[in-house]
Amino acid sequence: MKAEVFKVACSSCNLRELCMPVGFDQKDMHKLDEIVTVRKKIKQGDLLFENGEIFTSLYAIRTGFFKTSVASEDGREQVTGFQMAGEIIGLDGIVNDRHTCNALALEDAEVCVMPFDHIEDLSREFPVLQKHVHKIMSREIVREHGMMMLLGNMSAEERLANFLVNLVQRLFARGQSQSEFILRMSREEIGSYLGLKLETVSRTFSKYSEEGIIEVKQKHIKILKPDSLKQLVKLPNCN
Amino acid sequence: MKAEVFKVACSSCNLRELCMPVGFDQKDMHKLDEIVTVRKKIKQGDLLFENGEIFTSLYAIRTGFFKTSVASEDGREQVTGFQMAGEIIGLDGIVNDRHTCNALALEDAEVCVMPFDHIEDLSREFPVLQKHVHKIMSREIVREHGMMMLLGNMSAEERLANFLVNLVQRLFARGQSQSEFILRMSREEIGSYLGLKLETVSRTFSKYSEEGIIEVKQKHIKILKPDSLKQLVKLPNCN
DNA sequence: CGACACCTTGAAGAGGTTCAAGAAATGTGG
DNA sequence: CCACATTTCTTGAACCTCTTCAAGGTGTCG
Repeated sequence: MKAEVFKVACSSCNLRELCMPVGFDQKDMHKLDEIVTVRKKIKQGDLLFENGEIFTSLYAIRTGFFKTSVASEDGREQVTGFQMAGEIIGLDGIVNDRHTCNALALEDAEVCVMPFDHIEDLSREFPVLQKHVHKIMSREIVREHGMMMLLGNMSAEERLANFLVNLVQRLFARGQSQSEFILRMSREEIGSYLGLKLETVSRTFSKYSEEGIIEVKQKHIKILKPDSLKQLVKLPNCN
Repeated sequence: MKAEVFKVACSSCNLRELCMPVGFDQKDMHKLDEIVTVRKKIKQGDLLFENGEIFTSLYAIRTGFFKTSVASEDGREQVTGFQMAGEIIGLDGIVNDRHTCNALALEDAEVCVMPFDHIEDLSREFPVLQKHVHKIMSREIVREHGMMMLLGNMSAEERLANFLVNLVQRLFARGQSQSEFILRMSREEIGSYLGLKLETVSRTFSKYSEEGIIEVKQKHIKILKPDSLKQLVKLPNCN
């Protein structure tokens, strides 16, 4: 639960293109730095924020991997997303000034803390930042539309294919391999995200494996036939 | 597809509290009126906007009832929401300057057209409006989290109960009965929204009816035991 | 009034879940 | 660093919920 704290600059961050707007000129760049007050380290298994907690800030992930989830009254968990470097979390908290989901670090992580009051002040000053904030929120809405399609209409095989293709695309955009990666989450967490039980996730992995589409060694996944996977993905823009 | 056009003022609209921020003083109120350029009438069965269309505006529903939906590559439809008076649609278009879903009028409707450039300009001038826009988007994100929970974890009975309770709550907030209402959508559309087939929706209605929980006469629903329904609803804030 | 869309209901079937057991990996403490 | 406990993963078999297919009924609208 403890979190160490740092001071750093966006203007020199190599993730800037992922989480910040482009189109800032050099002189405004320092202003951008004001968005991030501090950085915060989160240990694997710790919560960045949780349901019910007062909302103050959005968080830009610098390193590490998170899952966000909501819980029903009777304790069922629904994973609402997996987030990695350059992605923004905390948007759920804006509407009621309290977070409505939990954000848990699946590996040791570091985030940039961006007080939302501050974001709002700066967005009024810089239209390009304002636009960026709007786009981030809209992107999340569109992503969730895709998830509704997946959960409402897709078979287990399609769901898992979609999950893998999406994951590998995002990792690839961050400079990692297009064919090999390590799953940061358990079968159960994948299942919760996809509306499946962990056994079904496991069986579907095995099926893909038998068909030579992927190679599965626990959490290590290698994609052997990317086209076969993509053929199963019938979602629109579920990024 | 044709749409008639009107000019009107937000400041005198009785739906203002639903779709616009409170906290504007009298003098700024005319500024608020500038948000809505025109009104537009949509006939039942017509599209307000559709997937791929250039995004220019958000729409505040004045009268009528809409469904929004996305389609997969192979033509499956997923209803992403049903919207009524005072609710805002079009947020999906912000991220890529194109709409990614279809918005279809389930009954004759009238909407206020709010060019988004305009909203952005005015939000920079009026923090209360800026905050409002952020909250609307965040609310939609939170609603969709609830839908993911519903689609990923709930039984058919729980899904339909949730749907009915949610619908009646929103209608009640708009001055309608707490126990009786008319469904504006077909069984198939309800099913698409809830990730069920129309037969399952119909059967579940029949089951509730046999148990004396509701009375079903085609699209006319009367809730007889609201507590029994609410007992089935285990979602957090799925408004 | 007739055509058409929508809804209901039954029966059979499929996909995913549940329950259970064992295997593999991971973590812990001596 | 190894032994043991624990967690995670895999796989099988039975089961269950929802779907599919089919037929008939009901309501609606030109």
